Amino acid sequence: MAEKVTIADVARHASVSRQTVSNVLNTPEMVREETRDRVLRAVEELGYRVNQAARRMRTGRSRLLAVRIESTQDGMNVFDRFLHGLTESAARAGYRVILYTADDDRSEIGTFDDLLGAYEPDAFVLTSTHFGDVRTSWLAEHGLAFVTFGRPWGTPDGGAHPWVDVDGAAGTAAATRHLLDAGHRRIGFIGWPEGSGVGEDRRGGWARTLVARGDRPEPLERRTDGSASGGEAAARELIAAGATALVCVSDSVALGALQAGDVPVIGFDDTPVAGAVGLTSLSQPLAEAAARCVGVLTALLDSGLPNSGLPGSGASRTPEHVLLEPSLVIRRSA
Amino acid sequence: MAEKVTIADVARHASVSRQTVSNVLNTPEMVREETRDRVLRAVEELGYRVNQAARRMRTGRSRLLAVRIESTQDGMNVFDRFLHGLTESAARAGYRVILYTADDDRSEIGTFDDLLGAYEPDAFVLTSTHFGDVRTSWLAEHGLAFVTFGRPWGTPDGGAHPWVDVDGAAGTAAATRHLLDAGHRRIGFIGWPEGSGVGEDRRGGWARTLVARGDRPEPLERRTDGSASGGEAAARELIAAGATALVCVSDSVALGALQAGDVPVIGFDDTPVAGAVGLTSLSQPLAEAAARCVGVLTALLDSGLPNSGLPGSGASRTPEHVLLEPSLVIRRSA
DNA sequence: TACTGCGATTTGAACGATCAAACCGATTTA
DNA sequence: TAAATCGGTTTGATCGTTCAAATCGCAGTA
Repeated sequence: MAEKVTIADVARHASVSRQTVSNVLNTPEMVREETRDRVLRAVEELGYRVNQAARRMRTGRSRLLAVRIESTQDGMNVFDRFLHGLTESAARAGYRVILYTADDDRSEIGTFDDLLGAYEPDAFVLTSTHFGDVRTSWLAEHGLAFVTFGRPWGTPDGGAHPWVDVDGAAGTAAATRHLLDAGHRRIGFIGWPEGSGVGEDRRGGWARTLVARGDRPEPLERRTDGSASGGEAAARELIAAGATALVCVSDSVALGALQAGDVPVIGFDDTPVAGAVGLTSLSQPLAEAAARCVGVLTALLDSGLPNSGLPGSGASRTPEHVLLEPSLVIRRSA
Repeated sequence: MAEKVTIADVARHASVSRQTVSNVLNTPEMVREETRDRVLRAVEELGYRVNQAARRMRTGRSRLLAVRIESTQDGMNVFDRFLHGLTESAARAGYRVILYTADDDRSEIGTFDDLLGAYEPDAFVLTSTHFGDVRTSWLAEHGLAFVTFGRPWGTPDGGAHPWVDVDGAAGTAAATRHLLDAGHRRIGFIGWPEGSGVGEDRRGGWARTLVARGDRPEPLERRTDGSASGGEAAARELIAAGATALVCVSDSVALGALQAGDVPVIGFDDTPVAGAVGLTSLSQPLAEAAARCVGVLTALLDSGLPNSGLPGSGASRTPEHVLLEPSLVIRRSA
């Protein structure tokens, strides 16, 4: 049956007042130990669970994190694993993830507003940050808590807001070194069109590793639309230009490059395909990234809320920035 | 700033009472047109949005749909696209999707309980239904609204609960016919281990199409663990056994089969990889499936709630069952 | 003895919405 | 003319929790 256990039931069962039960749950240190135990036992026995709607009404905190679910553009992506990790970490911290969709930045901002009116999520997790991202400034202006998975590309201040990201450059640098160690001297890179922060980051790791050896990287670089067929065409060109091994900006492109000939290829993201076809690839620590996002947010929320408007408390601390290293998963392809 | 517009603000602004505003929003037909317009204008001007927490406290309805996010086992899967569709359809119907994770059925049932206590989702959407699924009976016993994406495999009653699914047999039958039309006479099938409802369903469409022509399918069938390498091995065997074309239970397996030789291959699920490598595959109408799930649930919720305990109303109607057809996406591989 | 201080606990009010019942003015019915 | 009906609207109570203030018992101090 639909047992509906309220705080009053627990209070009665433990012979204390409602408020004492509330205190046990929210500020246990201010309740005498003996009382606390009695209340906790009652909570246990009755199977009490706090009603978030009622709590939220009083406190304005919903214990919800809002995340946009992306529309899996064309490629194989990585978002679902991040989302899974986020859901898990959030649950551990007593939060739940609520989803929304949006076609573009403007409509996403509209959705912020809707969500805030109806469900009052405590914070937002943004992904796919990009040049000229207006979402972060909107959230900041409204004093809302949020973290981005992805650096704030293109903003000179290096990000006035907290973010978590994976160091793409470190990844491609590791991949390039791996190929150098195997004896390759002419290592090509297949990238995305200019203007993508992630793309330039990944390109950078490859380039700087070659430059550090005194090589000029440019001749062995090609940009593609990110498709497998684009990757295959680019790989043919690079092989013709003398490349003996290839680092790719994504698994999608790498998958195409594999068709182009018998040179070692390294992809990025370690998507399921990579495992299936034996593609060496860079694996993002997505579960950890998600956990760090949750960590950043809970820290932010547990200290002075950003939207409390108070100038003091945690508001003035510099926002946290977390950069994680991807790891090279070595398979047959390189 | 954090404008907080309540129903009382709207009421004042429109010179009516709180309840009239509430009526305009919930039962507009009982408000005089002139008043209704005035209230709607006030809602618009003030940017009012109903506070779900307050509404839920009074009504017990949260306008949340709970969905478990799966842990992307090994393979490339299809869940993320379903989830995206679900979020979109739900939003259109005034609902939001809240996520949870679970390691197995038992812990999932525990999570049902937690969620119901804390967030009171109006309904659950279950995926990955399987033989002996205890989750559906738990939900049914507790009088909760839910729909499964996937048939209730193995229950003789054909499902006492509503479900939405994609007709896998119809898909593989279409694939098989496509190969027959191309002139193939010895068409193999690479499947999953016995005991999977989805796997047997997909196998069935291939088998019955051959049987209808008077052929014996068994000699050209192999079961695998679902991996690409398993698919490759099975494909080699089948080709050696005389198969000139292959229908596969998944894209993962099909990807392996492609490596085995130069015979036509058809996969299932039309994952991003299929597009990348030119694999002909069966595409599930996931957005529509998601929309139908939402449709089934809203119908259920808008009629007599199942958990209202009332024997009358919509409870006695037979639950809705929706079976959708996948479509064959023809690419280079077949 | 009376006052102050303090930790632990209780009480009343409030969050924002909806339900149920009351109310009101105009019309119909007896 | 009084009563009943009816559409439209308003009023009071309530959902379950937490905040703020009040209360209580007890020890320390003047």
